[in-house]
Amino acid sequence: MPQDFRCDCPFTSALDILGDKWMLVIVKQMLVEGKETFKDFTESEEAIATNILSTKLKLLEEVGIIIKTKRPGNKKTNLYLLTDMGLALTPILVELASWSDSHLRGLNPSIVDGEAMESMRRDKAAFASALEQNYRAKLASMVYE
Amino acid sequence: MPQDFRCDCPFTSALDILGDKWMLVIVKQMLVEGKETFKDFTESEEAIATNILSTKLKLLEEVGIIIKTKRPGNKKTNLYLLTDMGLALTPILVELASWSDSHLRGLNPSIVDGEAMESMRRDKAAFASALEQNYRAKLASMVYE
DNA sequence: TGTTTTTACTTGCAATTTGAAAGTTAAAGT
DNA sequence: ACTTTAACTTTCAAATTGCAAGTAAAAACA
Repeated sequence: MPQDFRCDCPFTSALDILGDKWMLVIVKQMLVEGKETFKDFTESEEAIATNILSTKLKLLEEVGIIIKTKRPGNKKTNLYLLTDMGLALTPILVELASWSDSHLRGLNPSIVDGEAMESMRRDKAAFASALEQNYRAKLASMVYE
Repeated sequence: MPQDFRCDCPFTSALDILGDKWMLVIVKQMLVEGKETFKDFTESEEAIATNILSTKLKLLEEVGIIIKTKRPGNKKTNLYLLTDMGLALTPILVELASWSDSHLRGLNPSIVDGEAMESMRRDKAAFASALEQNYRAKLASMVYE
């Protein structure tokens, strides 16, 4: 069901999957904000509509960027977790944030600028690596809860 | 006219501008394929419709990613060129292509894999830098033609 | 110089996507 | 049992995308 690809270009093919307003925002919410459940996503600052959220979560799962699972002993709440394929999007997200930091403040003066942004500016690769490690640590800890 | 921003998040703000099927594809065509004119873009492999192309070029210009100019002595053909803000998108494009290379071949087996891809795999930063330098060299040479 | 071609669009309209709001179902909590 | 919560689905309006055709001005050609 992942839609067709426009051509054989690696840039364009990535955008065939990720090129919309929501796919990478959902990944960011998982990676950076620790969101896991349908409810978590609906409560985000970006205010995604539930029908869109449902559609995009399905697509992310079909592509292999996330997996849908449940906490043991809970039959109600779905957990959405990043796969390796999803975690591999971290450098893209960091480059997007870095570009915003350098070039979008004129258009959107409200863009945040705290400790995290400073650390990103200091060392992008380390920042991306820390985000990924942090998420992997959380995944590892979940197994034993 | 650049549309509103959803919130103060730097990731999301970048996607408010770049998060669609065409904005980064057009930038890629300029940076990687050397496309400059309206005609060039319409002849691309991705086959963008002329009304969409027109709209997106306008938006890219309003945001400051490209500038619209003309060759001296030619009143007909518009030239679209990347600004510094636009060239700063290079690392994002390279990360997108790199992700496709590693994770999208299963879904799109037709993704190309030539000398350029190998050089990208060898050193992403150098690859991005070379793309950017190459484009800047072209810009510099244009002034004297 | 007049005609044709090229370039860069715009317009009209259908199809798809997005989005707000309300409704549904099953599990959990009380 | 009754209420609440989580995760959707449905409906329908609005916005966006995309194809096809048309237009206007510059440039090339005869």
